[in-house]
Amino acid sequence: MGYPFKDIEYKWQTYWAENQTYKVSHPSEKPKFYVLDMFPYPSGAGLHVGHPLGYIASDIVARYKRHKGFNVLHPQGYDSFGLPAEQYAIQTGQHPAITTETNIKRYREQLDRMGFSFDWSREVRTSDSGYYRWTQWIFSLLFDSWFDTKQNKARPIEFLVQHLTQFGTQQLDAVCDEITPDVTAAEWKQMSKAQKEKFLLHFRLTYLAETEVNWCPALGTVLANDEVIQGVSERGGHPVERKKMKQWSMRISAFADRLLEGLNDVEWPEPLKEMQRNWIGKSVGASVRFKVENSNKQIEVFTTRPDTLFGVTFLTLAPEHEWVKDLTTPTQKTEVDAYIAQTAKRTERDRMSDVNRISGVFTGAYAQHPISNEKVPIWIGDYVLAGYGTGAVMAVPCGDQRDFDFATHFGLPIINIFKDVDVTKAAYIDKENTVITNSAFLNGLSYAEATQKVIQYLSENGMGEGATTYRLRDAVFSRQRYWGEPIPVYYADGQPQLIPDSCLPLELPEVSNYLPTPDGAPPLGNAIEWAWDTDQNRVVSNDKIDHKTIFPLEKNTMPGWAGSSWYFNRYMDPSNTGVFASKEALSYWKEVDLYLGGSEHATGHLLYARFWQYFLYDFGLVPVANFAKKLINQGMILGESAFIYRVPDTQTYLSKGLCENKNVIPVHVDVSLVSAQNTLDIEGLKQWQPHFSEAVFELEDGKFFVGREVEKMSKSKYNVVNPDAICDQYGADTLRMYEMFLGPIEQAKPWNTAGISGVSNFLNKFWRLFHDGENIDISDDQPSKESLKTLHKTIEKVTQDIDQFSLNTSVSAFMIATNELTSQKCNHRLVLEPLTVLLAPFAPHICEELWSLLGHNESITTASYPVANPDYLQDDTKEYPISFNGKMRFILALSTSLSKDEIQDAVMEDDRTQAYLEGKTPKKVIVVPNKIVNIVV
RNA sequence: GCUGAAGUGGUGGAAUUGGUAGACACGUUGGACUUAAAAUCCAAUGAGCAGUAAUGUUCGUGCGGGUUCAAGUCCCGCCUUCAGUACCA
Repeated sequence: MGYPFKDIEYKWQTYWAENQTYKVSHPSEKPKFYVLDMFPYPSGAGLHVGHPLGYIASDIVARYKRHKGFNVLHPQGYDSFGLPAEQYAIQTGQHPAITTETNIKRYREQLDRMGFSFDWSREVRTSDSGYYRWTQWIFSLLFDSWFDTKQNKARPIEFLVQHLTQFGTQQLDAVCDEITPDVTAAEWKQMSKAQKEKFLLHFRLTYLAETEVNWCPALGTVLANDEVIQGVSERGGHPVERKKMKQWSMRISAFADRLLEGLNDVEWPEPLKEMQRNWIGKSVGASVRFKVENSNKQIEVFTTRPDTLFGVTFLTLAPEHEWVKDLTTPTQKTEVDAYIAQTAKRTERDRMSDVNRISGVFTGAYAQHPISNEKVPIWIGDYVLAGYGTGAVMAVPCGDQRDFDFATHFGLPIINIFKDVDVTKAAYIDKENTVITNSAFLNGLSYAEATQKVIQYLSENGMGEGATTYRLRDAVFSRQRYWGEPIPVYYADGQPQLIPDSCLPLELPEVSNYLPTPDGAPPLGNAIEWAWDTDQNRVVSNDKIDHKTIFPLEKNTMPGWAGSSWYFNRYMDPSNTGVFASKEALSYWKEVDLYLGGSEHATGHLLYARFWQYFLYDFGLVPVANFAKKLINQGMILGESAFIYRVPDTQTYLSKGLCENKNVIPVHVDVSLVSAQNTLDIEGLKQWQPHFSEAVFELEDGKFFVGREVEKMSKSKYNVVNPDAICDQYGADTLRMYEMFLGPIEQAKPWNTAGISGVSNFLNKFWRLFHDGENIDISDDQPSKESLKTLHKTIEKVTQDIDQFSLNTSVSAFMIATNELTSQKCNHRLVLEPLTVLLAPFAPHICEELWSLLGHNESITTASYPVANPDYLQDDTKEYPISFNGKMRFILALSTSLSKDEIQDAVMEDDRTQAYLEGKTPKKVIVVPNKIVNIVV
């Protein structure tokens, strides 16, 4: 019989809840430690064994740090706005808040069963109005801010207004939209209020603008770039198309450089940093202007290779480029119109799927080369993207493969400007190791020299300048959804106005229907009360709108990432109604010390959260610029699906070994019907799905073997393992330790329930160390030296492992210790008591129970962490100075089981020693038990 | 294509960062206990060869080279898998 984990777990979970064992407060004399998990979206499916992996790891660290004397903040909450609850509402009419509440309840039950030490008094939910009031407040602050490029920080909009009043846009260092007209101070002052508002939108950090967005018709909403994966929506995999729409955006691009630089200041995984770097996509080069012939227009292009300027043979504009219509000559009009119509029809996905197809059309217009003044034809091609750079490129066929392909396809000239390089078959892309030729004053220069000289020439002549662009786009912030934070804005004279801070939260209204309105407005258009009364400062009925004091409210809601971009600050002071978190709380807890979550958030949540934190930091609202010092990406736990193989057109299924060279159809079966030996419970299968009762099963040696394959855990693959079932059968402590034992935390790995017996055995053995049969049996005598050595070795190893986040090997260390102590028949308090504290972070329930059996009245949480005594930690490798043929030599011994004399004898007896002694002088001899491994000469 | 990570027994994975490769666990095989099963405990378990045996010996960390007394670990060149990204000028 194993130890009574069911009773123990119930007993201690109740105790922790009743005593609020894990409630934490500040300020405190103790140093602080903040361990955070990325909070979950409470989905209807509940948790599977993959979800708690990160929570278990962070819980171990949290408990470990408590024993180490830290004041540990370890909270949990829910990212509870989201699509599934809304879709469920559309289907059933049930309010998303109800669905969400039900799901959260179930999540909480599942989490509680695993013995997490969360401080639940600090729970946050993004869909609570008490929470999202502050999300709205941050939105308002962003709206009232602009980005000063001179100070490289966000500042209140008043300062911008001041500057405009005094100087207009002269000497204004601000991040703004590309198409922002210059104004003088006089012009600014003459503007009407609405005109001023419209003008300021070009600068606000959250702004309303007509932009190209990712429109997903199937979901009926726009999506941010990170929500589109390879041309389809992240959720649901629906096609996405480009569309111009008036939408709220966040000017994250203003922070591009700081987001890039800031990566150097945090301990985040290198792959994740690299992903963010790529996503930000900084490229340095030059901006070059080409005069259009017979026009006063100048086409601006961005290039990373200004050194190749003399290789330009044409310009290419994106089909969406704003000047395409104006530039096209009458003779080319039909062709151009047809081409634009054709490209507009193609979705992102189409455009991506045949990247090799070359298409384009000549506009009939020409530009002038900025230096040589030669005629350069202007083309349109869909390989140029409207959203990147200026939407126009200078084509250098000899130096860029796409330009080369385009030129070859349309028979455009190719000028070679690289000395001694063949560009007849392909472009030459290497920047280094080449000399520019055929390029007037650049002849004979290298890439670096030529680049510098061209930029100098261009800026002196007003034809261009050095420039940097980023791939990072501003983030679209509007969603045409119901279940999200309302944007706290109403419209007067068509211009957005903020709801006053004192009136927040702007609560989500009730609607009769969660679908868009018949005329295409977002679901909030169905609300009866959705107008703002500026007199009474409250929401009133729509039919009262008079555009004098009562105005329409914004109908879009915020995206999923809004609430998750600052929640880590809210945990510090979750119930504050006056501020999002008090100064005291923020200055005590500062930032997250350890953040755990999946790498799938690299270009979404983690980038947006860094952006908001920088923004809040600029306003002095948070004390640190980087919200998380260290981050660990836990790997996904995969399911191991089981297959049986059907012979086509029959009801016959073959055991795995019989399928070779046969045409069979694999069929998923429930993994719970499969034994550790991969044999199938056929009776169980017939009960599971009745149609199998008719089936014939061909066995091997009287057994039916299934095939296995590692896939993502999913209901449809019948490979989901529920943590509740594991807790029922083996207990929470076993589950916790097994998840850690499975492998390195960062690595993706398949779940295999079969292996869990090893951990289960270990905990039973550990329990038995304290017991003689049924009864507790602990000796207060002095333990043997051997047992003390086992103890201190284990303390050393486990402590090191937790610090390095190698939790799988620390589980092994516990197993080794338990095996050793069992064979030593050690039941000594002086060994077992510290070992219990050591194990408590991993297996809290059993350790609490043993701790109380050892006679303690307080929770083990209050026990301090044991320290390894170096006296018991002998170094396995030692260097002995040994006299060797009259000279001192160092002997590296990898085992301490031999004495110095024994080693010397062994060295002298070794054949190789004799060989080396002839004329050579050994420096070091490497010895392992009873054996000389090597002699260093 | 580009960027990043990783390839170790039948399986999950260890290896003090250049020092006894395969810890620990699963699985498998044999044994003890039991009327029997379960549970538990003990032993063996990388592959090959020799030996009744203790043991000895050869080969072994994706492939091919190299550095070193010593390489899973370092260097050069490949192959494969996974992840991110993709006409980014």
